[in-house]
Amino acid sequence: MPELPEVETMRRGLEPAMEGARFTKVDVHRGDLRWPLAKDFARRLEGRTVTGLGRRAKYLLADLSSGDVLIMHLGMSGSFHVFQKNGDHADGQSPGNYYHRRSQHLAHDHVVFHMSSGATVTFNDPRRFGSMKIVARDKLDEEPLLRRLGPEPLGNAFDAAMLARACKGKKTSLKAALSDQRVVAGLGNIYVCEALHRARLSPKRLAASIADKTGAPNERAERLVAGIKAVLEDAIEAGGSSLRDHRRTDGELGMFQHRFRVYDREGAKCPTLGCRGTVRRIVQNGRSTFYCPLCQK
DNA sequence: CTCACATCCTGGATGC
DNA sequence: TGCATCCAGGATGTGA
Repeated sequence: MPELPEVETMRRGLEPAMEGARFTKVDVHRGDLRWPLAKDFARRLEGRTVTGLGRRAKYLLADLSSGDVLIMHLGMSGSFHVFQKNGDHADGQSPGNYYHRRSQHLAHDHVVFHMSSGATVTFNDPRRFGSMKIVARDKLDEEPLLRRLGPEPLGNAFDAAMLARACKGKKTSLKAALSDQRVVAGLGNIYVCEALHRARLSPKRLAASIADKTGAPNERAERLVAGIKAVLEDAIEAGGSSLRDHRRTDGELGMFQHRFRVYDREGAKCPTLGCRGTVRRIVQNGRSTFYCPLCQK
């Protein structure tokens, strides 16, 4: 489930293969992703150079020499893999020969970028919840996919005051509020659970309770912002999380899943120092929530 | 406007 | 062993 740390890990893996390189050929094997790729999708990429590869929330943004931006989203099961022409990986490693042994064209490799760097970049997405879209750079501010996104959680602008203001008067749970990309952009089910545990806040707590009536932050808002930033930084440093067969662009596994404190750990002892609680699983808004009822209040 | 819930999709896990 | 059913969840659309 690619959330911000997994998308950022992807971005860093793609950068050496794509930045400064030209699309020599783009193959669309299946264009019916979350929404259909535009008919001129390949034509608008071929011959263009990637001048920069950025990220906004869970979106990857490739700046093109044409003045367009290629917007990419991994959805639930999307991933990018980088192959070098000679069959080696960009970093010269061969992680368990995992990808070397794979056939050239795997099932669910829906889009393939052939780059002038010699790299082949494949977009693989079994469930096809991911998608891509090309828009003009000077229209990016009006782009519906990006326009309503909240602040970047690792940016300086994201602080307790900002989060409290966004949660002011919200009758919904903290869990639901943090999952809302308009409140803060980039968290998903896993990191919301992990951030709430670090902040020792119950996922069931009313979102409005991190602010006073005027929308000013209280101590809970401070703890929550610290928890969000810390878990995202730790996860990025660990190369993201690998659940099921999700891997990094070089085929290596992220390591953060081994450091989950509550996610998918129902019945385990709460890892909070001195806490004697047990991790519980509940369902909120149709999604699993994992938390410790003892230390998360 | 806010909030809860259904929907899209597939592979893997589980149940009988 | 096979076959049916459930479950995972990001973003969006619908309806209360």
